[in-house]
Amino acid sequence: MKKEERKDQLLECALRLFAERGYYSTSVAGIIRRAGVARGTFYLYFHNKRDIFQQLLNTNFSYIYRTLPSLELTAGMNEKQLENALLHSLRLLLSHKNSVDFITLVMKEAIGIDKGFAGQVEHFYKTMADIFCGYVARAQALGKARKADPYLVARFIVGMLKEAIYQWARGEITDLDQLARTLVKFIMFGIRGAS
Amino acid sequence: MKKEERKDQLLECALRLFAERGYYSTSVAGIIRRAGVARGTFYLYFHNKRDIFQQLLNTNFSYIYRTLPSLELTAGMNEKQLENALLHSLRLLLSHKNSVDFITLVMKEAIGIDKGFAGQVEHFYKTMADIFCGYVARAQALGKARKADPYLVARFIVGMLKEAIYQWARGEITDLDQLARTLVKFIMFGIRGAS
Amino acid sequence: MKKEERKDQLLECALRLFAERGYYSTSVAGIIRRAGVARGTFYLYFHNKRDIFQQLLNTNFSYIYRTLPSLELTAGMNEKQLENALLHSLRLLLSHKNSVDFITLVMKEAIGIDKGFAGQVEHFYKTMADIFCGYVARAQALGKARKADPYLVARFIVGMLKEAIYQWARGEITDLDQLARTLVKFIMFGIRGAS
Amino acid sequence: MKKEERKDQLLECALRLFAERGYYSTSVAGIIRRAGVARGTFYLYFHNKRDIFQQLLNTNFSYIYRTLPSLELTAGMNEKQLENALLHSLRLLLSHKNSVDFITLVMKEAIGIDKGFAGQVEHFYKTMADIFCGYVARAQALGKARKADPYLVARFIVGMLKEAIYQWARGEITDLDQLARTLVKFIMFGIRGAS
DNA sequence: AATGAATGAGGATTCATTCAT
DNA sequence: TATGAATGAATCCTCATTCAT
Repeated sequence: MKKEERKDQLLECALRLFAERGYYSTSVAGIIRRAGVARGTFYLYFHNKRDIFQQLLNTNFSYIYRTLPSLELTAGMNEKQLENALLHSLRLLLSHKNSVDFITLVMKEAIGIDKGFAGQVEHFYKTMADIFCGYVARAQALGKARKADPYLVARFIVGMLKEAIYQWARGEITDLDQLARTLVKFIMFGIRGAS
Repeated sequence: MKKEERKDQLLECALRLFAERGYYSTSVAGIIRRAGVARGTFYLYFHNKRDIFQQLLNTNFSYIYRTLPSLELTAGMNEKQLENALLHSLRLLLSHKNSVDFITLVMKEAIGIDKGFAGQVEHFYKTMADIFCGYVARAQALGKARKADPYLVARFIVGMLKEAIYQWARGEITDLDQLARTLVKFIMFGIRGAS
Repeated sequence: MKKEERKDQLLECALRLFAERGYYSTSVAGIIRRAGVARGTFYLYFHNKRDIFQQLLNTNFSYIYRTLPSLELTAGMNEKQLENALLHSLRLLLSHKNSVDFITLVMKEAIGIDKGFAGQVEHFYKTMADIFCGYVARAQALGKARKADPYLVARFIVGMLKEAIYQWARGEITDLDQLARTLVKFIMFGIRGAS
Repeated sequence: MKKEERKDQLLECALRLFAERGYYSTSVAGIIRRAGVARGTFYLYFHNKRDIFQQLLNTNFSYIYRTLPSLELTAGMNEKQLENALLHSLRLLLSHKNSVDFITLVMKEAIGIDKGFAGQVEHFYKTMADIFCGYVARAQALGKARKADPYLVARFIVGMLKEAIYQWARGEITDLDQLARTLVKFIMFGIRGAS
């Protein structure tokens, strides 16, 4: 087996276990058992347990960061356009198991492990909030949104998204289209205010 | 020191540490060091580490459950009333350090530890969601809210609240009044839709 | 068993093993087996394997450093006095098993383990050399010793002592009196030169 | 690369590392990294780590044993002749880096590794001691040396030599001529006694 | 009601060695 | 003749838990 394949295999096994049981309840023993390799093989690819977790964060976050620009929110967008943009991003994000595992992992665990990891997670949420903050602020400037602290509102949106995605990952929500539609409507009205 | 006092002291120390570092990074050694008692004393009051965590969940959740009824949301409430009700509940919740620690703890950790704990946390959020769901449904029945899956909307609200509280616990938000006002407005418009 | 006793017991077992097999071939498992205690007990008293070794160095070196002043070498001493002084110090040093083990350990191992340890050992030898250097220099000043680099000569003396003690520790030499007598004579003549 | 070249290269790299860090702190990984060959290549030339160490001992000791006869000590030698003989041998021994590395290695490590290795090292020192012992005994027979246990004296000489060489290897001594001169004088007077 | 020395299962990590290519 | 991925035994270390005092 080629080096990269084996590494990817280990990363995938680790991601699944981390997402299932959390960081501390996942042992290196568990990871190698699932991957069907020997103890030493693990350390051929990763310095230690922390390292494989870090690499998972890096890989997945950088993937998300790279796909994020597709979520270009223009203040002039109408409801339908916004819905499509959001739906597109959600689909991209939730389309394969690894991403969902990663999100589950980040949501339930990464913060609690370590100040370093927590920082990276917080940074991600902040980036998201900044994107929405910019959108809201622009909309306000155009008179299309009512007055309100745009960053606070952005955080609300992040909170809603987190919850939505988490419910989706737990299988409580199955209809992505309906989710996106309802969410966008809620946000639009929430931002725009009474007309 | 009386039995109850000692136990409360241990619970408090544990809560603080759990909230600061998470379940696994908190050791019994750490708890007793902070409490200034001997190793054996800990096991005089708790069966094991899991037990003290469980008792923290019990105590704090039951406190919250008890105070929740004060958040009676009547469909007929106007914006100001809703805002007051929410502000009152938030104040109750965030007024002392222990509660905030508990929330931090629950948000960052409890889910990742154990299926059993996760269940309790989910149950709490579900209860919250149910309250909001009922409110939204009633408002819809009265024609005061636009059409939308009320449970989904309720989940959005829970997500916003979680995020808001989490930011407050992290010290990112300081003005509780403004928070409550902005949140209620956002929810109201989000629910009600364009008039 | 009291804390100090247990610690001393562990130190003694470790010293014996280190002296017998060297640092790396001695495992914590070996130490606790010999001491008849559990794995965790070891770590109750020492941070790690390096720590117990360090403590052995500290304890024993400081003992030697404390007893060293008894080796007061006056330039005016005659042969018999010098012999007595040396014999006294050697007796003090070689009188109980622990000291001998320690010396064996230091001679065969400490240098090879670690730069840090090596430094401490070198420092000890340097201290010894300095003592002899002072003696030789004083003797030269009094015209009782021939011209020669005193520090080099001191190093020779240290070398002879090391070899003598090492042979004694290996059981090749048994008569301490004869050893001291022969050594002192050799040194005296070596220093003094032909008359 | 030819078989012998590769092997010599590996031996040299290993020698350097063993001398620098000792047997246990030198890993096969380190040796092959320094030699720039693959893992498997190492085992093409040596059965195992112990084997390369053993071969280093063999090669170097046999070299020393071969050159030792040049150190023919005749009882009738005068001071100058003895000095020259010693200087010649020391020069031969310390003239190239490999020898010095080997000596450093033997002095700081070989004893602590393994009974088998220790035996070989002891044997070497014993051989040296025997040479000096013979010289002293012959000198005594000729009435040119005072009475003293010749083997004990020989050990002293070995001790002085070890110390001298070790200091030289550490760079503390730089003038080989002065060293030889001082050493021979010390020995001569030490042996001969007052006349 | 309190202590703290002792325990040992559990998990992480290292590294010499093998073997298919 | 050379490679380097894979192995797993050996070892270190942690920490929740027990129990005699």
